[in-house]
Amino acid sequence: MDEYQLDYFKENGFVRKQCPKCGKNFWTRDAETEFCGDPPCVSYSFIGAPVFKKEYDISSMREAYLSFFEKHGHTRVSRYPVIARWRDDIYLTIASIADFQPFVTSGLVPPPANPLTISQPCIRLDDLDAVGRSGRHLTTFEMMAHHCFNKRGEEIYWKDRTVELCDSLLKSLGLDLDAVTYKEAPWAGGGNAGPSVEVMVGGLELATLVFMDLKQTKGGSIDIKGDSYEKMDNYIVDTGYGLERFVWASKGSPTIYDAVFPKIVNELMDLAGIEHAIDNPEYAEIFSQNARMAGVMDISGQANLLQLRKKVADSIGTTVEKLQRIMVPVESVYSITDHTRCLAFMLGDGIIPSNVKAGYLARLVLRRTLRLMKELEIREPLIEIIEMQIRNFPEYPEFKERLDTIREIVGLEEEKYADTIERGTKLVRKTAQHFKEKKEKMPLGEIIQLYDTHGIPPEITREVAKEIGIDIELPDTFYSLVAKKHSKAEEDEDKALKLDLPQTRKLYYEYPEQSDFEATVLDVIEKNIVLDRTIFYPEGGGQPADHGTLSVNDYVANVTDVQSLNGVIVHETDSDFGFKKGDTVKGILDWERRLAHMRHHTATHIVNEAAKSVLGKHIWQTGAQKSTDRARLDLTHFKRISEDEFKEIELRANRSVMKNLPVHIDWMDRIEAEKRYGFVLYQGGVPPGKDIRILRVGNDVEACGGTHVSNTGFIGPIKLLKTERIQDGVERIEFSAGEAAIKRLQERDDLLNKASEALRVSPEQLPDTVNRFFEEWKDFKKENERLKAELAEARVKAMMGDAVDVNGLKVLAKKIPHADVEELIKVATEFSKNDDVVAILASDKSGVKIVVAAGARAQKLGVNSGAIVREMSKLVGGGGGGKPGIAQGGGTDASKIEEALEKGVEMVREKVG
RNA sequence: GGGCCUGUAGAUCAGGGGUAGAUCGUUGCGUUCGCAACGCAAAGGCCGCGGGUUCGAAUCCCGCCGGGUCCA
Repeated sequence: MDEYQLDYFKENGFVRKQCPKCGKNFWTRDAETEFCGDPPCVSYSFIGAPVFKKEYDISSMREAYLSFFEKHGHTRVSRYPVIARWRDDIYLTIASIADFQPFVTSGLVPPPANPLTISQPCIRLDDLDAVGRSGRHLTTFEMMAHHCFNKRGEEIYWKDRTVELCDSLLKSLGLDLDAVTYKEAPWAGGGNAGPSVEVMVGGLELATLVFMDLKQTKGGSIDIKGDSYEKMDNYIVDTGYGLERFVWASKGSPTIYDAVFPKIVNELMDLAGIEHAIDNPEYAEIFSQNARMAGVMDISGQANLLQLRKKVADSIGTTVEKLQRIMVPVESVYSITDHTRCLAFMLGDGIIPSNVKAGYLARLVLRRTLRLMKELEIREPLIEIIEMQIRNFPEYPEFKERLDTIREIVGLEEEKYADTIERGTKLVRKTAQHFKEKKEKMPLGEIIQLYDTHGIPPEITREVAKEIGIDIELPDTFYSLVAKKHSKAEEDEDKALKLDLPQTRKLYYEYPEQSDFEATVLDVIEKNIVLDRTIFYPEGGGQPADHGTLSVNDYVANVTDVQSLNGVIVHETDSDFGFKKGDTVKGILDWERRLAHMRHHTATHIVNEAAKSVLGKHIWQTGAQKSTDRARLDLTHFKRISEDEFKEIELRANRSVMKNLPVHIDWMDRIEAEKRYGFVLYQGGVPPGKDIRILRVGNDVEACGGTHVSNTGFIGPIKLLKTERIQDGVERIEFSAGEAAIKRLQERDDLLNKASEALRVSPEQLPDTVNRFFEEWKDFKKENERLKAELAEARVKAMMGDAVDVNGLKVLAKKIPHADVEELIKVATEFSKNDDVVAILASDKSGVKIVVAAGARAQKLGVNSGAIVREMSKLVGGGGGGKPGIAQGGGTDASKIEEALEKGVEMVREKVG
């Protein structure tokens, strides 16, 4: 391909070669180089043989990189959070380019600087299993990068300059440039594609230089792996230099972990009581060998791991078992080191552990870390290690600010995990015992169930079951089996109708206080009307659409819904009148509805701000919905909001109202706004477009497209109604504002008044009185129970004489008026304590109730209470059943009671007589 | 966002249309110089809430509330 025939290569004595192993092309200065430089074609040669002229640590390498590019015309940009707040398609920041997607890369929004350089912390959890084991995998890494956003006709630099910069950077670090190969590796991903070169040194991929200039397009002329692409107008230099790998290459340590965080690895080794393995040359060689071999293979999954172990064991002349004994604890230490760094970033950037979304990922890492710590018998609290990491990052002072919150979160998470494990262990014991008694194997379904519904990892199930004495085999594919159980949600089809109409002028922004307007009809699609301008707010940002009327002369149609389709606003009406293109219509808003929405919307911002000030900086809005009579606001928080906090939020929100703060609205350049206010702007979601609407009320600043009152005083009272935990880690606050709030308060008063009237006490006395009533009610119930038992005894004595003799059995058939089932049962049971008595009782309470009880001897003779009751009940139009000793039944026809009793006696006679 | 599990005595749980149970804990009595242990006995339940089905619901169905958990 011509894509790679760079002038720079030609002018600097590079030769293009084809790797005899993988067949890929690569460029090198050294004509002797045979292979492409990429594992598995070659293996690591830098371990024990550092490639730069001196050793760097994380911060000195980062600084060397950024200042190099600064010197070469790039502007240094601060890092973005690891939680991708500005995007709704990914949770975590996975690459430096992710910072600039989608609006900068699409060309809609200019970059914060151009060209720019950045060192962006990224988190990828895809290879979690390999972390610690492969010697090179990390969940968290910094992607150093320089980006250049070009437009046709406005090119800043492209491929040649990019490779040149890479070369000179490497040279400035003291690399012998003969040692580097640029491997051709076309790149595609996320709807974009382009040529790319991988920068290989010593068998390690230090960087990737991507030249993104294609976008996936239907019917595009360029075909890559079956998808068609087209050239973009804007084309982007997207580089990624692995900071940790550079550090590793500069030190040549056995593993990346030893290179990047030697201090923490050492401290953890101490805590775990493990010998400082890497100081021991013999051990260092094992880990070097392991990293070299892992470098050339995929080690995901048990089978692959075992294969690696075997290779390493063979190469140093030992057994797999011995090797495992040495390596596993050290690998765990590496993992913990990596994971706690990951947690420092996640929690430091404000992720709240939860069972959904990014919070779930945080919990996953956290629990994995706790498990590893337990295995190593590290008793130090997790937070201590995370704090160690935070102290180790003086370049991220923002983490220290949040330390108190982080401490509380980690503490709570540790407790939760301990609870889960404890509950889990009990459950597993029980389940295992069950199968042991049945002398069966524990079925796989059961183990999946334990994991799926109770969160008990299969490893723990196996361990606990072993104690009970049951062996369990776990398939390698366990986790994919679980995944299979959960079907995927179908994606809705995109059926947005395309309108070839100009953007509607948004009068609701220009005249927020106005409730009527005139406009021209641009199009009519059935009952949907498009105007050139409108004052009707379309549904969006959690605010419902405006209602009102549209009229032409005398004809009036109701507007029932308003939607915005890419800026074209469509009014859905109930009209059967033919609105025509060109008509001038008069629109009138249902102002009460709109006003209620405005109040609730501005109130939402105020409550959000109040919640943040009461609960802490980690509070982040995850959703909100307004209506005319209430609004709700979902916030990330790691525990339930207490009653006191609830009241305090309410109080502070109302104080903001009483201050009558002005509501400022400005349209701002997106990048400018992000720079000034940060990503807190995107509480309510990420709006599209170059310019965004910024709303400021008090200390709250958000990008918001909603309609608002001009001063907080217009909101009126804000009444918090309740909090709810909609998900672990997400609290929902419901409230009403303005007139709706007053209505709520009145409704509550009504409830209180009704309740106190019913009890004839004042509302103040209500709690005490209700309490007393409830206690008394319980006492009476018990009393009643006791009296019934006494009464039953008395009745038995009184009625014994009425029994008829049936072949030696005493059969008593009697109607006891008004008795309820319980009474009947008590009496019947009392009778049947006599072995030879059969009691057949009935009452006429709410229809017919029947109870039959038979003494022990009667039962032996074949009297079956259940059968008798069944037959009797049929007669009275119902059903019944029970055990031979006692049975209940009933029906609806009270006039047949005598008949039923006779039937009962007859049945006994049939059996015995 | 999509599932699944779960709510019974102070605690841990069993039962799963037909008189609400076990163990521990509590209280009393016995035994003891006293304690522990043991023996006997008792107290302690809106079976989460509201509807429905049924002669009858802790149990089945629906809704709500609370707790847990998995997947994306």
